[in-house]
Amino acid sequence: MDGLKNMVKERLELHGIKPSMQRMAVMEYLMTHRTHPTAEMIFADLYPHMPTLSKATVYNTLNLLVERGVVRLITIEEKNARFDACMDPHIHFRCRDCGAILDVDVEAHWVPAMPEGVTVEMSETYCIGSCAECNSQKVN
Amino acid sequence: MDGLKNMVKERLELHGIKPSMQRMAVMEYLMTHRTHPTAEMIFADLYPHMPTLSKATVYNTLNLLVERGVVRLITIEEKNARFDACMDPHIHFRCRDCGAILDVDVEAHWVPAMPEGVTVEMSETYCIGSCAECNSQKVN
DNA sequence: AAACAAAAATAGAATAATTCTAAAAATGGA
DNA sequence: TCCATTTTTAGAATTATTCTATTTTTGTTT
Repeated sequence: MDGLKNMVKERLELHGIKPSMQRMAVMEYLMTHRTHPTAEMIFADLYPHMPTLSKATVYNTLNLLVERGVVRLITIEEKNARFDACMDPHIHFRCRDCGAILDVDVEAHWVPAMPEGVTVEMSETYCIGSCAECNSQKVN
Repeated sequence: MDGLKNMVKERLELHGIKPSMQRMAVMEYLMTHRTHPTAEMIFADLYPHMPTLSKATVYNTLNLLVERGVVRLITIEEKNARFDACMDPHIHFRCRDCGAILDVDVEAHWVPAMPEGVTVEMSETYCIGSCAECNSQKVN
């Protein structure tokens, strides 16, 4: 019936995470919202539908998901951690003017040559500048 | 006489920053400590030699330096902002085991093709994994 | 040198994201 | 049903950073 919920469940189980209601809700949120939300945003949006949800659970779940490699932790902003369920190769761009965080697709992520003995588990590239919309408002 | 202090002063003035004692101290610290320190570390190390130094001044100075493009803000760690006075192209590697943050030299930094209209001011690449030393302790 | 304005530094309070703690609830056998 | 384990929960605690209001420093004009 509900294919999405099944995908969510499978994705959790595939990584050895027991699919509780709360974990499914957080995971489903991330899979359906490609907005790189903060923990706070996720909590604020889920809370009305799950009045017993605790902020600690959202943090616990996100930490677990990141640990198990189910979602990406994005540290492009100094203040807030942001999360991304899309694991396809892409990088993140932050607009200094409007604050938006955009995905930029790349064929494969760049991993520079590392010194002998170093092993790389993951790598992230962050670009910062001005988005097309903000740029267009600057010209006259 | 003291070539270092002159270099520090010049580098600040070049970016339109008035070289006060405190700013010089922070800038010199960053130029002589390639450890990607946190604001806290800088304060802790400078304080014994400058007992009137305030933590707010360290934060103010670091923010100013980053704004003016004199130093790099590194967000490779979730908790603490880290700072780097080296502006030559290089990327950062964090060891998940020992926490060290290492520089990795690259010829030029990768900036992926951006969507039409987007302008990029800066980009950072972070790699996370295990450093050579930690890896060597794992094998048996 | 005195007076003044502007810039910078300071101490400590305030803020806010995240983690911790201890208790309650849910889950899954035996 | 009983029990052990896992998960969730609320709120307190922690902590990096920013804010506020005051003081100090700096530079300029007389």
